[in-house]
Amino acid sequence: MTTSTTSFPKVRIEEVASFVGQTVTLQGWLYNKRSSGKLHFLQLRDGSGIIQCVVFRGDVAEADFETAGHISQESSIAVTGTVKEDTRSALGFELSVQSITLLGEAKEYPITPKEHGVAFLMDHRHLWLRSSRQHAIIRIRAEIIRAIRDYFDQNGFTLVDAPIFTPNACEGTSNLFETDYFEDKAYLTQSGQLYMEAAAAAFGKAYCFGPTFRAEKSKTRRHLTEFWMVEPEVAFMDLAGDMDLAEDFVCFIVQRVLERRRPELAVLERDIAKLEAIQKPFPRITYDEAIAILNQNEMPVPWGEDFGGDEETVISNQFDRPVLIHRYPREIKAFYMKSDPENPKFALNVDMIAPEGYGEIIGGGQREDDLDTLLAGIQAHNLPMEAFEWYLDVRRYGSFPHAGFGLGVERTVAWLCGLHHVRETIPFPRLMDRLSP
RNA sequence: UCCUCAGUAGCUCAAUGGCAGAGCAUGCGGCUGUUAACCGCAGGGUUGUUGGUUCGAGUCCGACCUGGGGAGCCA
Repeated sequence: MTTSTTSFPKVRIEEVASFVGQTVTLQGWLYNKRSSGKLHFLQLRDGSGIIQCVVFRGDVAEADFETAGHISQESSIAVTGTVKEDTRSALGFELSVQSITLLGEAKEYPITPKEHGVAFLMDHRHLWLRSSRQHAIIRIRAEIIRAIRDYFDQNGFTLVDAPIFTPNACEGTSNLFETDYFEDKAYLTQSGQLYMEAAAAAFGKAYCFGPTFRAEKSKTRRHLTEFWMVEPEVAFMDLAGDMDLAEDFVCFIVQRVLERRRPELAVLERDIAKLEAIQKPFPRITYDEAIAILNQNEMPVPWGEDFGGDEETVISNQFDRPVLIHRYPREIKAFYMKSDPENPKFALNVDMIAPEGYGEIIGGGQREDDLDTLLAGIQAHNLPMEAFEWYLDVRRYGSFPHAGFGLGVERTVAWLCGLHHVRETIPFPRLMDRLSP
């Protein structure tokens, strides 16, 4: 038999439905393998899906049959065969193999089909991403990010990237990562918000989307040291408008994931009904009402204190959709938050708490637009005035009411995927005590 | 930073203070429809480090290291 030079269409597994009856070549990695004497069942993975390739001894060259029987897990292979519909396969299709080529052998792949511990999997995060569960999570994350961009791009916002290096510890609230900057100090950004306020004056509606950094020694399921945040800011919008925007935005994201990522949600065994319940309007309660709920549930919090994870969970469990908590005590919020003119001891801020105990996914509010009030606030917080001169210029030259918020991508992904911990929501998580791979 | 739990084969875990074990993975063999396939055989160990108690320590005690869970801080 002479060597054939015939080549067949190279197809991705997600496309095989339109190649039924045709001979195609698939390229990918061996996910799993089962053998039964004169049959080898190869589960082939190519990033777009998994398909079962059936190698029958009578259909292939003896050397190819031997090869198929000895391919190790995660070796890369090219398989040529005929696409067939078959209800016995999870995908609904199979490949009847005619020839097979081993491209790159995998020796003793560490992640076996059995269970593993979190520490081991995190050490092998670069390989763990190949597994179906992690694959599903990252695809949903990608869809959420695309939805975020689509939402703002389609609603008149301009993308205005904020810097990663910042000259000072802006809000003075959280610990920042310090880095050497040509014999000077720079800090990794904790928020692009102040820059977005300047951008709102230039573009009316602006948003930034990028990584942010917090050097907090937080060891919880809701915290990363490096995470992604999207921050819209809108000129001439008040707190009520801000809440409308946040609500509409979150509904858009949830709908998009339900529309386009059903198979991935199924892999994760996510309760779809809980996501389908995410419809406008979201409940809106004040800080004082939230305190009352906590008192009713025997979890009293002294007035004037912020809520912890447990408190957020109790509040969110009262509702089947995200809850907006607005008007927190002025003292526990950042200096740039505008005070409520009706009652100055409250700030015009809002947090959105996700259902099912996933915690705060949005924080935002209306910004202080009065120059003198802002000057007093900076002094009261003992912040370096010279660092904020540019920020104060936004008030000096045509000040305007404006509001915005920041949405944490990883917490949103964890919520929509139904995950226990945010470390699985980002390809390569950075935690207090994990910097690799 | 604090509390708590754990560390034994590549991985997941067993082992009354008394011979170091199993499943998966790996290698070899068997099976024509397997679904974390199954069956048989084989190789694979400085029990995290260190000091102590004891005739004897994987097991008990101290310190340290690493990791999990939680708290605080934070989003």
